[in-house]
Amino acid sequence: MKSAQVYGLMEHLRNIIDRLENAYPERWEWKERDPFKILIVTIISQRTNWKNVDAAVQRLESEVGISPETLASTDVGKIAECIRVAGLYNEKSEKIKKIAQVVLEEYGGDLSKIISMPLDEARRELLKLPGIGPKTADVVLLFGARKPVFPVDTHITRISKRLGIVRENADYEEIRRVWEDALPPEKYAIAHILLIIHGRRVCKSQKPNCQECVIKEYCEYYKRKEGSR
DNA sequence: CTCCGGGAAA
DNA sequence: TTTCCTGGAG
Repeated sequence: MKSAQVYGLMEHLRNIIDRLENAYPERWEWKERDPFKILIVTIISQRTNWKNVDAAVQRLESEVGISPETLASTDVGKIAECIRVAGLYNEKSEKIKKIAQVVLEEYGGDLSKIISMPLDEARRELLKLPGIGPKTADVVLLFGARKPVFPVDTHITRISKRLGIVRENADYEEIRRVWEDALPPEKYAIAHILLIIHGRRVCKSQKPNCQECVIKEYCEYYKRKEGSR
């Protein structure tokens, strides 16, 4: 608490990301460049572990194909069957088909017509689509269009609150702004990924491995826990 | 605030 | 056996 005020929140967060970069040198690339595929994969990944997402995407890709044209003309039942392993398949398949239809009809099958617009406008358009909330929209904008937005997922929300850099009841926009203000835009993608890796392996929702955490000395949650034993 | 949901970890 | 997973909508 005191330390963050003394040397500044910006430096505080940059130090945290530097630590994570050293701790997790392996970078998993989001080698997918097609914004539409990024969008569909992100929908499938909602509240689902990546192993199952991968299987679902593989099957959808091979049996239907992930494009506005193929998905818009495929029966929802078929889409649901392909992505079944990822769970929440009835909701997700409905959303995927609807999105494909809207992109096809309203934007000529070209999602880049949306994401190449000015950031705020592009974000508003994405949020109109069914199944797309702030997290999914921002993932598409960052990884699909290299826009300066910082997507906030459950891991990043949890870590931010434990670190003590946002209020306990902070909402999506508040957490997003803290990270965007602290980091240079070219760092958003790697920081987003590093925080998720850290959240999965160490700063887990249940029984976090605080002892092996490389940023515990920056963490209010850890200090509270240490102080009370 | 609840529901959607199969699969793997615990 | 229960819990949890890179959310969003009703």
